[in-house]
Amino acid sequence: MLKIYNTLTRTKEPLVPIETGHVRLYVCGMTVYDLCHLGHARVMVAFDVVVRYLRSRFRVTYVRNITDIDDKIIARALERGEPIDVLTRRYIDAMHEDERALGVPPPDHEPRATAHLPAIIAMIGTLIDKGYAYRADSGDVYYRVRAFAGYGALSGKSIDDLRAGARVQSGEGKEDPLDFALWKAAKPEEPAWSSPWGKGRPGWHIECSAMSIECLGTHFDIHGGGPDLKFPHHENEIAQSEAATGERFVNLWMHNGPVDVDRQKMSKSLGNFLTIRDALARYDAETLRYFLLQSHYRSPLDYSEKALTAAKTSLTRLYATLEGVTPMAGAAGADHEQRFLESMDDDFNTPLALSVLFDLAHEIHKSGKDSAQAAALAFRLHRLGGLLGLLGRPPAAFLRSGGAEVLPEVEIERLIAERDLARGERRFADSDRIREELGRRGVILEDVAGGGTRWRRR
RNA sequence: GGCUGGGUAGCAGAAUGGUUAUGCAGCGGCCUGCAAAGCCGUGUAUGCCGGUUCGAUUCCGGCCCCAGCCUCCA
Repeated sequence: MLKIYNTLTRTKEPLVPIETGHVRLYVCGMTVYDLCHLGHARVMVAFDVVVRYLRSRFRVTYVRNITDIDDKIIARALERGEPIDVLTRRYIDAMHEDERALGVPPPDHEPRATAHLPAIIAMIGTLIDKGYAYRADSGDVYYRVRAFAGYGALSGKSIDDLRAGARVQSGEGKEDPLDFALWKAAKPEEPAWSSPWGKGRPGWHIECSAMSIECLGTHFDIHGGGPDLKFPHHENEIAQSEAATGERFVNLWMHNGPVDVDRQKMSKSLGNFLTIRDALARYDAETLRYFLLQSHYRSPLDYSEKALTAAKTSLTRLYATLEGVTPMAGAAGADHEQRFLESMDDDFNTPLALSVLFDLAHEIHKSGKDSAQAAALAFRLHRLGGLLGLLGRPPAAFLRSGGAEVLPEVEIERLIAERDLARGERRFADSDRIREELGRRGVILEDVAGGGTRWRRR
């Protein structure tokens, strides 16, 4: 039985799909005004693993939205003197490239705010009709927070505490400083859509309520996102959605942990963020994925060169184990598979699941790579790794990739042949000189017991 | 200040009321012409103070420290 930690109840709960056999999942995606950073990579990869695992036993509908209209986008477009749609198009494309590079398949639906204005406007209308929202003289429409009884349940905040907080500012025309915008009246040069309340654009939170409901229905299984979305974004989504529909909105709320740099959250406002591209220029995408999965998805994760290098070494062990084995389905390793699945069933405990992969690797080495036992274990290792989006390449493709200096393969092969000749004639000084030369150029040699030499890049 | 979550060996990182995490690094051995890889063996830990218990790293209370949120942020 798969259990998932629910932010709302702060306990692990069994996943029981509302519709038998079908899990509906919505994740808050990117606001496209800049390149994606490692925090975004964590959301992509964490939920990719969630979805891969869910798909192994349910039908899944996975929705991840794109916010393509908002204050920051407008500001950035103005700053660059560029039309908004050109700017957002460019960053959407960049995001898709990053996603592909990370080996994350696209979600089933990727709704964009600007393509869902009718649904957004309709929902705001409903909220006004039901007394949960009001139009201020400025033309802005606000959500009346105190009208929603459950406000603060997700983030553990009380309206009184929030009100006492010094940092909440009151906006023009708000009844209460905590009220938040559903619709923002357009200023002269801003993009605007017509609405019953005048020209304007949607507030940030309402788009996710409207789009998730449009794509998945008024009540669905899982809603996820980054750690800083819990409040106010998701809190506001609950308030909007449940007030509008009168139904429970979401059963399970999932939030991944932050990516830190130097023990501090990587964020745009702090300016300490590293883009996915920055990281991929230095490390293999699968190494980055391994690094992300080495910690539990809810824990904070500290990015460092050291950690990434260690991740590469670990992944190398797994791939090196698979090299030279022909995987073949068999009985061996059923217990390992069982442990792997139990780990994943416990709120996607990927660090524990990975440890099972290493146990499997150990067994493969022990049983001898050419044994039937090893073939069966390798088959499981490969398949279970696949559930995490790992070990999908031919081992040599991983082991021989990268390296600071790219010595052509033919040259490497030539030197190895030369060395083999020297070894055959027991001219060890010569053969060692070649090995050292290759070593200096980032190539590590491994003589295989029955003859022949394997190589990989450092 | 309020609300969450956390403090585990050299590092990373799981788990657990009494018994091996795992990976990297270290040490000894085997294997190898020598290496590399692998195998065998091995050391190092549960922030502090109380309480519950036959027994607590694990449960409870207090304290200290860290991170996140409370403002746009994944």
